[in-house]
Amino acid sequence: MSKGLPSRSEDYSLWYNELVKRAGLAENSPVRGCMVIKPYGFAIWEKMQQTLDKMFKDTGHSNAYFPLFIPKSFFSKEADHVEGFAKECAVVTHYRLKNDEENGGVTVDPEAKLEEELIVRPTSETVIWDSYKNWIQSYRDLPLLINQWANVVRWEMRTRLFLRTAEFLWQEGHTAHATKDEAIKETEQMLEVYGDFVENFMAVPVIKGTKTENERFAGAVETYCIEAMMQDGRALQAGTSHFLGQNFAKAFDVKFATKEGKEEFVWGTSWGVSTRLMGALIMAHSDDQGLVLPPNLAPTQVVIVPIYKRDEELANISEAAKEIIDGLKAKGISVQFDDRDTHKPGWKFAEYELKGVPVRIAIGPRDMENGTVEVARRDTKEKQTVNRDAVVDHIGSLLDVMQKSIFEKAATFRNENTHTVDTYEEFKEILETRPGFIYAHWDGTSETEEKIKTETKATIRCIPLNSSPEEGKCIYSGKPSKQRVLFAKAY
RNA sequence: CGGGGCGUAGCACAGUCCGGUUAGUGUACCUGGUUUGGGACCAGGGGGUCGCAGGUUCGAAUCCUGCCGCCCCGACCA
Repeated sequence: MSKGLPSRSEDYSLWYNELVKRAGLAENSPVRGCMVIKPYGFAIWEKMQQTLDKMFKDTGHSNAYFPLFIPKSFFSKEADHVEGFAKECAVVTHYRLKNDEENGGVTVDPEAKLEEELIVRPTSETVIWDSYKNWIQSYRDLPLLINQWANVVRWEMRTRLFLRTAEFLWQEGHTAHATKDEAIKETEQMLEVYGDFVENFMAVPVIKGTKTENERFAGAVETYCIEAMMQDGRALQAGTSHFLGQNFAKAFDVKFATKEGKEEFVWGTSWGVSTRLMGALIMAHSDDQGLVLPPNLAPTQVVIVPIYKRDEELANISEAAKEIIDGLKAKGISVQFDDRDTHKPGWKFAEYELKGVPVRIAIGPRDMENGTVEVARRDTKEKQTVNRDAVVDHIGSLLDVMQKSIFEKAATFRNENTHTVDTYEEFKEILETRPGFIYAHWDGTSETEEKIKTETKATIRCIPLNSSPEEGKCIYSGKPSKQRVLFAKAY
């Protein structure tokens, strides 16, 4: 492990790339655009999965699994949907290889061409709605509340670890309802679940809103989203929840008999978060020393490093550590005792900082004499000496304090980098000098949105849900506007 | 697909312009010893088809031609 990470101020994206690799989260794979998620990175993803999965179950959803491959014909049934995804689909055309007589190795067997080509799912609406047609007949079958954990493929031109890869992991919820109102409530509920998760577990503050027509999910009537700010001031979409109306029900002929005996199309939703959240987690909190993980998502919350010269010193320290470990485990805190003699304490300190372990306890001969330990918190790098018999309680509350403090720091940063402007000149000046979120009036047209994007690279991240109506003039066209929208450069 | 850059040890790079001992440095790795409260030190050691294929030459990491791969900037996107 070589020393020193590139600094955020010098080169933010180099800092991100190096951090992901050096902290052991992920690396590039031999397959262009695809990543290898390494054990430590996957452990964090698993914590996210466990937490979200429980939240989905608590709101009445069940997990299921649908195929990786989607018949091409399914895909074309919903016009907007196919248009949105067509340009980035991987397609399976053959089902067999054969020995290559001329060049050696293997080659695609031209005899083994599929009659109907298969799309590698970029999302599963079509294959799932095809099943729903058979699952739903009556109002008694509704609502149908399904989630799946899966991988999907979108053939991206340019990729970055976690933020944009050709294959990524995610969850996709797909629900069907008897009424429009209920489907909208579901869409909004899942947005709330995502907001709750991202703010309270990832410690990243979010803005909730709806997407403009340009940014809407292909096939949705309305797309809700949560937007987070990274430390370079750019926005990252952390989750989306779509109200699908009856679009997919009509495309796949999913009807149900109402109580009154009438036949009606069902109303749908879909919602998802992906391994992209890993990117958000990293970019929201980490510093030039490495990762900063909020305690609620850290695979290891506490690490204990012994400092010793002689073996009997280590034995004494281990005994003291054992007590602390038992106490922490009893509180449900994950703890690791690193008594490897292959690395020096200083090396370990740097290593655990790189990996973002929230709390480090050091115990040395001096502590053994005084009945104390040294407690260091990762987020602020503060160190303090704590009596050994008080350390378990101390850490119990420290983790809570850190979780809140990491969120507060991110929230303060976001607020300081959020601007409200009334002129296009101001708008451009801010984007050039101090990037961040910008609230501005917009005339509601795609043309204006498109022009601003071309001229400044900033896009409308969302139309905020909780902002109050306010009369104003569009910063670009001068036409009347009833509400400010959120602009930013986005990942 | 356009424009730029780069392929030399696990990783990061020097050497290439101007061809010439045995291809080098840092780091990582292995062995031994001394160390251990912020990435230890000393000594010894292993590891290379210099991206691939041709060509020029007495001689190629170095010059020429072709190909492949990767990265960055654009067009496209979660």
